Amino acid sequence: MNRQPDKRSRLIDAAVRIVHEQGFARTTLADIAGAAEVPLGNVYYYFKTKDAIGEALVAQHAGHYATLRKQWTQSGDARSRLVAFVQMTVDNRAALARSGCPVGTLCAELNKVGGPLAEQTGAIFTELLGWLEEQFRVLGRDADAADLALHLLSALQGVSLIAHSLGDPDYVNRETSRLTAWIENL
Amino acid sequence: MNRQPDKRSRLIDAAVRIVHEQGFARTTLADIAGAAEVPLGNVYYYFKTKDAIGEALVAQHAGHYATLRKQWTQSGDARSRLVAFVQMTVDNRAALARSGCPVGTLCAELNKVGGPLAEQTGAIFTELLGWLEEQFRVLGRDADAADLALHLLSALQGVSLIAHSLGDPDYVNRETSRLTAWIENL
DNA sequence: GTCTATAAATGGATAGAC
DNA sequence: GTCTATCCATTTATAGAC
Repeated sequence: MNRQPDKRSRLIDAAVRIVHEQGFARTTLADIAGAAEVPLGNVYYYFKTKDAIGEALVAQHAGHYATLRKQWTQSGDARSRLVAFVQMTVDNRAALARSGCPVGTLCAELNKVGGPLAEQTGAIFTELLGWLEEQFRVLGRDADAADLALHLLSALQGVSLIAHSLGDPDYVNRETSRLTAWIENL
Repeated sequence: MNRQPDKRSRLIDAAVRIVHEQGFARTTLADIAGAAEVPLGNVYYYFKTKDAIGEALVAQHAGHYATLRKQWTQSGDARSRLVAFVQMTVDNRAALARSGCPVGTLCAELNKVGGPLAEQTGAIFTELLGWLEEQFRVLGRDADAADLALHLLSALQGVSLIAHSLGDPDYVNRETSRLTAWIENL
């Protein structure tokens, strides 16, 4: 891990980017190797199989969201944290309309076949739901915190899917306006 | 169309079913041929390419939802039509948790590569949004009918994705309860 | 119209030189 | 650790007999 941080990281970053754009199955090892500027045969020194790249890619996403949650948790009150979470979707609307949510589309694809990789990706949602529930609980909604968390994540994932399907980031603007107002009035 | 309704229909039905379970890219022509009990080589008599099967499959879905909308439109008031729409999701929760929404997952997959097939699938959402908007307009929500339609479809697509990702139909129950109550109180 | 056999291409994975 | 060459399985698509 310390010996070759450069090439391995480059491969993972390339995988995250290209898999987001093309999906996991359509992305070839040659695509990833090419984007990372690593010869194809050398990829197998860092990752035994394509699935191993998938695991590293999912771990990268999981770590990214864990970092974001930590940052949000350290600043502001629960309400502003939830607003910040919604705002992230607004900020990403162009990429969402182009390629969908990186986690959502990956979950949808991987769960069609199953396996450990699919479960690891789904776990990102579980962690996120837990964090959201915590925030709603802080707001005094102990009774229905889990349901409110599910509602918020559903709406954001759903509008990401629709914006992606129709190639229009404006759907994200419209639905997130509603959600932000909803949070402010809770 | 009248000469061979049987084999052609069998192939489309098999494609709808298996593509829902496995996704389009992972589904081979051999899978479809096998499920429809048609020899592989014979598939090409009915469909020139794999994409042609994709188009037939998408047209099947589009027709299915058009039929449902027609039935709903003919019975009850706007409010009960919207409730019926949500109820369809509840009724399908087991399949949704197993393989996701047939249209939503197909949209997500096909829009990663683009092309006419992706747009045809997205059009199903456009038609659905239009119908939902109409119902909200009948309920007197002229000003924000389109936003309400987007909110409802987003929430349903989102919870389908989450239930699929986590393999648990109960998420569908929880979110649809909220949505039904929301419609009743509009 | 039906079906077998196979062509052509793709892509994951490995061997082995350096 | 690095990289070229290549194996091998899979899958789309076609040729051509019946």
